[in-house]
Amino acid sequence: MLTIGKLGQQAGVKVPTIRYYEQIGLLPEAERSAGNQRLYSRKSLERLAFIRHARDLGFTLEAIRDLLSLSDRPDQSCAAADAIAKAQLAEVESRLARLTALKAELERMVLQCAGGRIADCRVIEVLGDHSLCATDHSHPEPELSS
Amino acid sequence: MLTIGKLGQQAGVKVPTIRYYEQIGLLPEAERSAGNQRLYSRKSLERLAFIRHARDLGFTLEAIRDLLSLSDRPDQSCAAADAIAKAQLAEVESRLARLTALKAELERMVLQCAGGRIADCRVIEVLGDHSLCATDHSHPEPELSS
DNA sequence: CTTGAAGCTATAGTTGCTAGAGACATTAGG
DNA sequence: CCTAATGTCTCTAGCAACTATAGCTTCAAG
Ligand SMILES: [Zn+2]
Ligand SMILES: [Zn+2]
Ligand SMILES: [Zn+2]
Ligand SMILES: [Zn+2]
Repeated sequence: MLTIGKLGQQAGVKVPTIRYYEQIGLLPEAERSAGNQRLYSRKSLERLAFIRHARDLGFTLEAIRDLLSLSDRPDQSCAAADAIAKAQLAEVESRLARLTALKAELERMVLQCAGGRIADCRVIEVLGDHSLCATDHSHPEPELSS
Repeated sequence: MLTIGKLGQQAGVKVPTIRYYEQIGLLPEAERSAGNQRLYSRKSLERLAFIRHARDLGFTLEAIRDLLSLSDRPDQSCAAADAIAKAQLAEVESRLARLTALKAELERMVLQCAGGRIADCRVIEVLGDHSLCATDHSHPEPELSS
């Protein structure tokens, strides 16, 4: 059995984060020692490592909650899990597209500035006027699904 | 003079967001009409458009606060403004690198899954074991706003 | 047996908004 | 001029996913 500190070390997750995951029901309530300290099994470590890895891949806690409950039913079809992963891939691709446009625009700004006074600064000028931009990088509207 | 609603329309910023910007001191306190409603000048619109554009380019409100106060001193050197933009570019580049790795990993996961039971699902398997990953995507992501 | 690290709970703060309640102001139509 | 609809006001709370603080208790080493 592991203390919360050891568990955190082994999974690469900070101690308060583990308690937070328990609080929101992503991890089950831990066993307690005689002195009321949390104790974790090897299985808890696996579950936490799963969460950590999914977080590293950008999944939301809600998606992870679903993935965990799916992984608890090994005989069911994995279609739902695959759908979650595909949605995450789509999300990453759309962010990537947006960031690529941002990068181009920021590079242009930085390169065009000759480095004089604020009054002549291309950075300030472009920030004040999107029509000086080459790309469209406006915030995507929240999509209203029927 | 514009009401807050007109200002919001023209700048592409929602009304509560404008009030929020005022509250945190990013916009100065607005003039008020006889009936206590906020009134804005053409200058306010420029300032708000600046903020909006900088947000669209991913700058934090803190960075925007600095950029705004720089733009109020047109005779000073623009080095500080350029530095902020360069830092933002670096930030975007690092996110881009990370997201590119995530995309590759998610694509691998999704492609490798043959689509059977959860017990054999490659998505679930890889999420449980980072050593099955081809790339290193360790550090968490500072979620870019919507 | 003492001391310092590690653990406990509970609360509040972070970023950048967004949503709601309940009251007042303004405007267009009849 | 009255009314209904919209717009605006303040205030509060909520979202994600933690992180930090305060003030305790418990544990392990020396
Ligand atoms: Zn410059
Ligand atoms: Zn632009
Ligand atoms: Zn699968
Ligand atoms: Zn991995």
